[in-house]
Amino acid sequence: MKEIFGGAAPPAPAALAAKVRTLAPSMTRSMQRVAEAVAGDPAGCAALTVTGLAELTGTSEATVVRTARLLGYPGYRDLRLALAGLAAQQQSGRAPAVTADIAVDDPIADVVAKLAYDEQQTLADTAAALDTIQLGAAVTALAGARRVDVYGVGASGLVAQDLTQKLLRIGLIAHAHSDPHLAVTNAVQLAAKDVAIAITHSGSTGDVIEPLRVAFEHGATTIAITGRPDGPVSQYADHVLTTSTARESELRPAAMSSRTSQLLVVDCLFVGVAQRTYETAAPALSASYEALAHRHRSGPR
Amino acid sequence: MKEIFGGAAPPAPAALAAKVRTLAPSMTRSMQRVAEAVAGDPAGCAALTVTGLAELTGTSEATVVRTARLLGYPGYRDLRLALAGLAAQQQSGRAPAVTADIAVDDPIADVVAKLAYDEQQTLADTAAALDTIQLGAAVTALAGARRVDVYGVGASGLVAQDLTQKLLRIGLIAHAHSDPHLAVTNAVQLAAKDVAIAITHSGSTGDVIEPLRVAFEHGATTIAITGRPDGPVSQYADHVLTTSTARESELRPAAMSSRTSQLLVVDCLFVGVAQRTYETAAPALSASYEALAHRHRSGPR
DNA sequence: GGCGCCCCCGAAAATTTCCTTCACTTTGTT
DNA sequence: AACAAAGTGAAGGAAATTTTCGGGGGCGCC
Repeated sequence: MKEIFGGAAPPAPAALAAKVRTLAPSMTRSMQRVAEAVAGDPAGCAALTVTGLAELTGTSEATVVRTARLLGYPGYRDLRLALAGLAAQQQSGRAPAVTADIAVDDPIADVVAKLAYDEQQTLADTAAALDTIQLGAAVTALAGARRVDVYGVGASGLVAQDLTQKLLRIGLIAHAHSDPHLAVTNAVQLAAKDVAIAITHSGSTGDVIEPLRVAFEHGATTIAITGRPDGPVSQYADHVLTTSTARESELRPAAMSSRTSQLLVVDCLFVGVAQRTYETAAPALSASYEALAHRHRSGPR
Repeated sequence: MKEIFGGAAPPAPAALAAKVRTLAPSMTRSMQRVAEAVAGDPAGCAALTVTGLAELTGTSEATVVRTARLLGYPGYRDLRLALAGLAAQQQSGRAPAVTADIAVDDPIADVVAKLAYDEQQTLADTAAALDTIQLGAAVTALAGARRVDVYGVGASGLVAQDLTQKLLRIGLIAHAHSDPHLAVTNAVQLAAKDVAIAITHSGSTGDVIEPLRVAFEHGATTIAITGRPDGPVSQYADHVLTTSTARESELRPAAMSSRTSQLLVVDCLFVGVAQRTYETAAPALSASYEALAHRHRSGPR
């Protein structure tokens, strides 16, 4: 199994709440209690010692240290420092902005405001948590790829198509697959110079893991875009790009914010590749633009 | 040791440099060196232990602790926490340096920051510009629709599919069409209680205007989601929802921000409809969630 | 100019905090 | 129902922080 958390994982300064949400599902109950306390009251927790936080959460010191490790810090001491930083930011920076959940009887204007705010938050979290090392490696792989296959089903399938459309525009040979059977069939064709990308929020969608595994075993470079970097999909991924997880609710399915997050990652990949292959990408971009022009009616003005 | 400052001396959060200057005269030489290091590079010092800082300043641990005391903290530990906070503040302070356009030689980290910032901006613009009256009317039409057809080609086609997926989840009968011929063929079937939605950034994409026109003439309620509310598509739209247009550049095609904007509008429509039809939407949502559960491998943990 | 007092300073001990190991409990499995 | 695997906390060990204490060095006084 490959390294799940790419080599140098710099501790997140601001995007801690997001990281907690991302990793919470893979935590044990006790660790979740600690993570919750930490995310809920950074300032308060920063004032506590390991022992203090252990008592507050009704757990043991060992658990607190374990949680700190899981969040990417060498130990509790460093988590505490990050917490102090976060607290300072919240204090001085913009308001904590505790947006309420969307209610059934919210006026439509509130819905717009809340959704926009949430998606903005998701973008910020994603950008902060995105591992640029992994991203750079993924871009490099794509830039030199002979062929690119992208797997995604459901909402992630649309993201896969979006990426494919973009890559095609800059001259890469890319295909999106949402049919698991066809995906596997195609994955068999992949070899060393090819790239396979699996997009799954849960990190455990069998239908996209399977083709990725096949591609992986055939020697292709594999990339996973997932909200659960510790999920099964990462087993077969050379590079893992983590999307952030926003709190969801009944009226705001997880698919909504995960899609926003995934699209940002996809855009980053696209722009990164366009940069690397600028010589060929630029003309290809304008060519595709030209080609579309005549499909538009002689617009007004 | 005795109390230096009588009552409650609150540790300085941000105004540390000032405090150093104020107290510098009353410090001994060694302490000044420590204070100087601390004020000069908060982030760097926050990463050091007492011993480390003592070595850096060529002094002893005891002196470091004494300095921390003089600055108003119970000990070095707390000074260090304050330092971490200060560093975080400084860090976030110089954030808005990413507003420039994306250049070919931008490091990948800048690309991420710029893209995220831009999309956030697009969301804010869209939310601000969205006409809630029109949105409300569109929601009402959708909530009572017998059948919904959504037209979109290219990048907008994916948005159309996204909307369709969502509406299906809450029990509506929705179809996305990106084939212009089939779209028209289907549009002919629409009648009074039906809704047709055209998604086009340019507002002048013939392939989606045509089916919308047909639907309009057959008495269906028509909705246009477009970045050009004055474009041809609006002729045949009962309700026009405007998406915002962000500046684009060579490496950042218009499709990118228009997509973000369109998706926000689509999400608003979805949540709005879900609210109106909560009685049926809620069970449908959980049902579709349940149905997917078994498609996921028994994740880790 | 020498002497002695007082304050500054750092080495090392004492203490607190943090981390690791290990054994016990719980949970899920066959 | 027994086994295996993972989760959890207690206790011991390591590392940090704080305190203590004695050795210089400056400054005034004689």
